[in-house]
Amino acid sequence: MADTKKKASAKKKTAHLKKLVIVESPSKADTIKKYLGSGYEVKASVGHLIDLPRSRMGVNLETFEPDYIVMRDKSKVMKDLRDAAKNASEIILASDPDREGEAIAYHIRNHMNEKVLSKIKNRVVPIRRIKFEEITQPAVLEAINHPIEIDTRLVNAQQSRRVIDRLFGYQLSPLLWKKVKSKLSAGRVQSVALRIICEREDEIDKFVPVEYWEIKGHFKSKKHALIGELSKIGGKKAEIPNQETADRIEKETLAGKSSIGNIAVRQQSRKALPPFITSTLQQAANNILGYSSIRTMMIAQELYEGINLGSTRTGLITYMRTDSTRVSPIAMEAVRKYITDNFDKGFLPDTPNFYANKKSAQDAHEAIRASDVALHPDKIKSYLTPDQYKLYNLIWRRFVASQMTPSQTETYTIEIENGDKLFTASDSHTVFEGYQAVYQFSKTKKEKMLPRDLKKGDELTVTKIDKDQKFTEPPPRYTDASLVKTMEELGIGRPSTYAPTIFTLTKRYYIMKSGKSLTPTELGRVVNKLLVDNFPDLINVGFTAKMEDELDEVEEGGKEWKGVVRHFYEPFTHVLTKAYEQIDNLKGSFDEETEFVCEKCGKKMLKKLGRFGYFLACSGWPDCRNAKPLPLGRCPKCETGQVVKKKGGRGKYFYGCSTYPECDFATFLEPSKESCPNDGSVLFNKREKGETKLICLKEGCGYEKPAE
DNA sequence: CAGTGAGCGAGCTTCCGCTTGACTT
Repeated sequence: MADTKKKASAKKKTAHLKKLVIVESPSKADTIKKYLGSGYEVKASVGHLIDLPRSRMGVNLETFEPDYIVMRDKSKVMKDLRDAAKNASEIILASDPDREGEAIAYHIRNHMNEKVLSKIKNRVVPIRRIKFEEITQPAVLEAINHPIEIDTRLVNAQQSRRVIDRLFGYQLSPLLWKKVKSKLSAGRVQSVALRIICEREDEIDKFVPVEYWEIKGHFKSKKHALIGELSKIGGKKAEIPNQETADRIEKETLAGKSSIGNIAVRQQSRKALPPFITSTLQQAANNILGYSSIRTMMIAQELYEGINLGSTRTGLITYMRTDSTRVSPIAMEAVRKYITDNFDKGFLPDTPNFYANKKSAQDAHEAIRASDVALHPDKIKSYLTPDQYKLYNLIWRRFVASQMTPSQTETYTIEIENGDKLFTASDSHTVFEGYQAVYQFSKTKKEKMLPRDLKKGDELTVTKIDKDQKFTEPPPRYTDASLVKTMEELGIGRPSTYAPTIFTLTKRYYIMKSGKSLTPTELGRVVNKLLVDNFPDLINVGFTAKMEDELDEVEEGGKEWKGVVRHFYEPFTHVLTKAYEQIDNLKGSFDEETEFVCEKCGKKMLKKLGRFGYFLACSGWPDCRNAKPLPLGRCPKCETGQVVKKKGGRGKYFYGCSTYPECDFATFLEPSKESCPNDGSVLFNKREKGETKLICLKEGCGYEKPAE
């Protein structure tokens, strides 16, 4: 009796207190606040709050015990959360339902227990953990009603991952400082990405073009003319290595008898593509819109956080960092209704399309899709910037298309026989658009239809043979799109790190972007060689896979997490010690010779990497200390000067003439590698309405061309 | 929209993964 009274009075006391819900993202906090009503306070942790310190190792090298601190730029957020916790009746940890989210919950719980709850004496403040996969009111309420425990096994897997990355990153990087150059970096993800790019460059360097010829025959029947491509000789794929062979084939074909061979009609069905995840969004935006990974993610963030549509701010897409193609049942119903209302019957499949995730997917968030399928891109175009419109258009269309039926194309192929040679002519056309009615970005060129009334055995005459000399091409360099695709397939990196990793490689001057292509610099190749030669087991596409396997054992079998760290760390330390002893000092070995000559001593100038980027220095150093900025191309204003990069006020860079003050040319536009065909001055990149152009800045020239 | 103007060769630098904001000129 007395007990219940006590409980009742305690309840009364805390009745005015709110329950504190903590999520990761501020936008998510806003949304959930609406679902939960006035009894709840919803706040965001804005990602991790507690981590290893940046300025030192922060890991005991014998025990692997981590030394966690509140991250420097998060102390304010943490204080805010502590203040809210002091006045909360309950704390509900609602970070994302994945490995990192579990660690965030764990760290907040420990911090709150220690700093806040242990000091509240008159009442008990429970800390609960909830998880939900989709941000809808029923899902959130369901989760609130069924709190669970923090999963220590997930937390421990995260700790393994974190400590392994710290040990490797913070021990490999100093090796590079000592042997190559200060401020360089190495790590489990970035160094493998660099290796991938460097190996492609090696392939390109080694590539020897091989000559081959393509042959086309022009044929005529009584009523028709058609062109066939030589595809087979003597039943085998036609391979024409040189002109002599091509000439001989031409002669034989012209002399021989031609007739229609087999005619085939082939139906091809193409299934819709899955809705976007982070990696595929970055790929499509890079390939179709030409956006870099970083640009894509910035625009997606704007769409996610919300756009002012007249009166209210509306989030237009779901969360943009995800590895899952999952679509919430409510959204599924909405998109199927949209297709029903706007398309003929055949465009909606009987049952929803489901797409498999990768095994490694953490599945914490839905696919990237339009939040409200009724918001057609063209309906809200006027509220969006051109970039926002284009990206939203892509996401909306991909989402709708992902729930539509396959497209059907028909290919009509006519074979033409001439002796032992077989020529092939074909056309293809869409029989049923299916999902391509909504999602079709590759430009389909109109193909000429072949005649349909030819029959096998019909005689033809050859009127002409086209011979084209060709050469095999080296494999293409990686782009943001293909690198992200490769990384995702290999399980290297996460949705939140694809774009930053590419940026890190660029920031370290390991790679450069020319157009869309990622090219390693000399520095990048030197660093890569050092790492790959000495740490082949670590700088390896299989390393992350092996690590993930062991993390799975921590998550599922409760394997001891520090043991996993030890397993990877012990062999590493041996190799590292050896590396310090054996590797020669490579400083300066990545300097590139140039054609520029030192005006002071006549020696060649070297392109060197300094604190402010590349500069030219005399190869006679230290006898000749001549140094100057790297010339980037002919000045568009004067005859003698070169454009050089300069640092202006507030850390902003600009480009000016090397002869300043004689010539006062200056601009903020980035110079390109190309020069103007009219006057030889360097062309500059200019962004206009989302398109990048190369323009000549010479007065009165006006030359411009689209940038590739 | 306009706007600028060392000398790098010394004494900290760095990882991966979550998430956005930004003290003053």
